[in-house]
Amino acid sequence: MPELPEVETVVRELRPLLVGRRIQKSWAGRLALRKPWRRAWHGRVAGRRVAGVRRRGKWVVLDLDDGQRLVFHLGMTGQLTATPADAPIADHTHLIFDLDGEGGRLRFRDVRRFGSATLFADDAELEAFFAAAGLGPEPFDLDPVYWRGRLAGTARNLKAVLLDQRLVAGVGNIYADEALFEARLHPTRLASTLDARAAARLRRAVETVLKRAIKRRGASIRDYVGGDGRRGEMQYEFRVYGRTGEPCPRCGTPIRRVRLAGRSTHFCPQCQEGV
DNA sequence: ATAGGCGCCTGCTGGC
DNA sequence: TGCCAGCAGGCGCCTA
Repeated sequence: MPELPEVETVVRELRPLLVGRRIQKSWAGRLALRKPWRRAWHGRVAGRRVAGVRRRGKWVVLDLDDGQRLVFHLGMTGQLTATPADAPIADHTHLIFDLDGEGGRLRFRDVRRFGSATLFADDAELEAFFAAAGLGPEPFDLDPVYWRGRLAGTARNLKAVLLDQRLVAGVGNIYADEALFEARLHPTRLASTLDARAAARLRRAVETVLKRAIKRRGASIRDYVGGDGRRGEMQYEFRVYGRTGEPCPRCGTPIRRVRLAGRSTHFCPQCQEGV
């Protein structure tokens, strides 16, 4: 589900609702998330104020006023919303944080439980966690030399490279396909065969599709909702993702779907350059 | 070290 | 109507 545009939308919408609010009380459901939430963390967040809400790759980071970092990953079906305290608790809600004033409740809901909520003691601990994962740079203003070097230095195809969070953080299955279409590059093409121009084209295409999706507040295919619970609109603007058999918006050739890097991959066989 | 495959979960859809 | 296979936006672990 949530890739960078969706997570960015959650962050932008949660920020005005959460910043300055104090967490009064929190509780967890009985089913474990992929990385389990520890009971002791309830006591550590109680009474803390939210100082900031930001994104790193596909991670949502809440900066607490004592330096702790409350970090969420939405996995495939995660929803992180701030809604009124009296709103009903939906099924599959795994964590609830009561906020002071008119803050309502921050709720983490995740049907498939591939997501996680983790508390870090401070920023250094969080950064160490990202570093251990090898989390790559944000896709905006990617350094061209870095980008070309990483493409040249791998034996993998472009689809696999875009999905690798260590090369660039935040791109997932949908926006990998959309970016490759935008750049007119074939998903099976080996990254190392791109010349400087093509590498730059791909770099800019990634930015373009992500920014377009952020403007549309992300894509709600099934589960995704923004920080205020509203669905996104980007699903109506996909050029290739989920459009198998439909005409390519550029040349009319039917869009094809194949399995690549273990993921379903959509592309135009005519106007995306192979080899 | 790197690349590919599998499994984790639940729910929905389409074919029979 | 019921059943079952296949599929889904992510990632981490295992193996070769």
